[in-house]
Amino acid sequence: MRMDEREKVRKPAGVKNRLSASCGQENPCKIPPSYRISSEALEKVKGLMHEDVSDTVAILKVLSDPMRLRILKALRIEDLCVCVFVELMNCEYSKLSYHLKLLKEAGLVDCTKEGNFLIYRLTELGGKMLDSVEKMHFSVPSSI
Amino acid sequence: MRMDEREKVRKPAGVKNRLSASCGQENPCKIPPSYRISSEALEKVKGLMHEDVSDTVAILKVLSDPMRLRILKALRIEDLCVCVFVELMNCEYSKLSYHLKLLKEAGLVDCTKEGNFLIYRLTELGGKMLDSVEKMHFSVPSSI
DNA sequence: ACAATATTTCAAATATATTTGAAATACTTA
DNA sequence: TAAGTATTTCAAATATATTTGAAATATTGT
Repeated sequence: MRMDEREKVRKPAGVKNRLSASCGQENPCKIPPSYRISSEALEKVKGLMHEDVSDTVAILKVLSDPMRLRILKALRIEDLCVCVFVELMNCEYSKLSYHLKLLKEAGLVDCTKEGNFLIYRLTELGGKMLDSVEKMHFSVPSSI
Repeated sequence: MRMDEREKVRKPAGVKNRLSASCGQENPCKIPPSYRISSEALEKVKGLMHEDVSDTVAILKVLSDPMRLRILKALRIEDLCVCVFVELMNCEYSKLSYHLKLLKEAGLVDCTKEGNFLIYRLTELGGKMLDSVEKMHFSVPSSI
């Protein structure tokens, strides 16, 4: 299956910028004909490229911050008001507000007002995401 | 267990900036005494705050990019040379190089030279991380 | 050796994310 | 009603990440 059809469709020498049927693009194909790849694989990969990953990326982005990750972990222990984070993270309200907003917009936490306090809690999604993250076994090779 | 000891340690009125034993910080505690939280919960949360999450964050950061995610997905189908990405993602070499470098530094991919081609492959870690990401069920509430 | 090619590297330009501090909001207590 | 408090919001400052294009590198075929 490693042998492909790409060579077959090569245009006669001297025709620069030829179309490549295997790429299926209008523009000149940038994959050199000497690179062997099955058209099956190429098609599969091409399919992937149009897949929408924006939701995935959006949530991963929100998760990839130390402060936000700690907030989520803390909320798994107990619903907490902002003031607790302000104290324990040594952090201004405005900074926390910013991070809490991102978590909330991503649907990972929500909050209710109790008197002057705003109590944040983990949503179901938030809990699941945190679990997933912790199930990943992270071992970065060197220091990156 | 919701009743806490925080009230007990309140200093006499008029003493501003008192230490709060429940916070255990040297500085004045920012958690208002009217906010009720068990000292057990507070201790647990405080413990979390010192936990190191940098490896987790480092890998999540690398994963949270559409291009890098697509590269990983593609490499699960087959080892691929850079030229394939250049073609299918409509992207300059230098840009791809940048993203591939991040993936490599994170240990998610590696590569070997074959002639003039650089063939990238998913590492074991890369495969696991991709699996984990895909097992998360992402549903961002609104558009974030 | 030479020219062509596939790729990386680097620095500058751009874009995005985060922090900061001041002002606004909304609730509570006096 | 006024004053205090917990929190958010906003805009400016800063920091970080990404893109871009030109030049460097390494390999190949001639």
